Amino acid sequence: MHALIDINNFYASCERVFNPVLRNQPVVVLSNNDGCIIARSSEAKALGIKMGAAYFEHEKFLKENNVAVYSSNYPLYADMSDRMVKILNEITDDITIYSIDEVFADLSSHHPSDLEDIAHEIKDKLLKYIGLPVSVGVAPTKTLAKVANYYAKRYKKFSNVLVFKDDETIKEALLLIDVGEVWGIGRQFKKFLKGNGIKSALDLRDANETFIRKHMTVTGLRTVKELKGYSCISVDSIREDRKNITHSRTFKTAITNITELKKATATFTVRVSEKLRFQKSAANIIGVFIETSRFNNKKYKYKNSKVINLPVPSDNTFELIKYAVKALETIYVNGFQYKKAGVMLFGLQDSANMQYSIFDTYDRPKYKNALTVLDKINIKMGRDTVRYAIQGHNTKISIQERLSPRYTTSWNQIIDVKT
DNA sequence: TCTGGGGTCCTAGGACCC
DNA sequence: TCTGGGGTCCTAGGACCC
Repeated sequence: MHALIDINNFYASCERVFNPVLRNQPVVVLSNNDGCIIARSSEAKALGIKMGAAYFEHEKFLKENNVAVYSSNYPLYADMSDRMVKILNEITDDITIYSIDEVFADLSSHHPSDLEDIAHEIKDKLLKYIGLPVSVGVAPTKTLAKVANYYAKRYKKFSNVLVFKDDETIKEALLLIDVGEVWGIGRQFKKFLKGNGIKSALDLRDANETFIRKHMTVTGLRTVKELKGYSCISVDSIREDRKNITHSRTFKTAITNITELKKATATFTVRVSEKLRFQKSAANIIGVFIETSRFNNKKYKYKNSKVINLPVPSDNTFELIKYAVKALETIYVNGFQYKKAGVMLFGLQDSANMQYSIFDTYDRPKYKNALTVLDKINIKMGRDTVRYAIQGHNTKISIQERLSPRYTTSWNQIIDVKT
């Protein structure tokens, strides 16, 4: 049996833990640049505020309804997530950290008659120890555990815990849930399935497997199998090493010249390199992208990206910045209002076993020592204490005007935030 | 004026190999 | 008139997740 433990309205709940005044007040949390609403307390949801809504369009409404508004405070959320994981590890082994606010636990080693008690223990301890409200769904597969969690969270009578014990309960639950709510069914497939008469999760479970395989690939077929009770989806923990690393930002004010764009690109490269060294990997490929606002008229729209294969896999910020700037220069076109840019690393491999080139002109051991020192200083003294000249001095790219304090961490933990 | 960020997996099709 | 068979690797694009 699998359990899905999911913190209710995670970001909003985190803000509440340290600010009890908010307990009975609607709360929303904004995306980077205070752009969109990305988390809502249940009271905020009840007011009809939609996920992903633009903040500037709702600012007045939020004020009128006494909604507390926060910029996203990732160091705080990441730390609360860590605490949740620690508590869960004490209750049960074999957990997989699926996202910042969701954990799967394999409860196969527990006796079936104990599952309900364990689920309640998880819920009670997380609330008591770290003040976070969670929902727990337990079922024979992860996909069904998601369904159980869906009901646990939404219907008061379950008090946030639901264990699927028999096939009849599962059948009823699947009948009453829209196919689009099933884990793995997104907007496109929902539309496709409904167009073919598959409306509920039960319809999907009982759909023709050849048909599903043909139109939804093996991924869709796995979902069907999981709904039938055959466990066949495995998930990697987000604590595993990443296969790609990206850092990108939307600019509050558009950038219109390459000098400023170079500064931003360099800073993004610094960020991805830090993450790269943190997981002890090296990259084979670096990519840069730039784009104008996606809300612009077609006429004023431009987006482009360039990837460069590195001669030797690298985790060296000095070197990576050079390639990033080179890539930027090949795609930059004068005359556009750039609203977003980013740097990506691909082809990551273990930096301990790197294959060097005999034509390599870089003194890698020397750089390695320098970077180790730089990382140490910046971890100890704060991000960008020592920076690269090309970054310039205004490295504050995004704006967060409504940030709560980092109640539980110092800035030196920023570097390993994964969301 | 203003609209987030970071990931994964799968497939089809092309290039190339013998 | 007729034109093999089997494989790998890479990439772009599309779907999904939080």
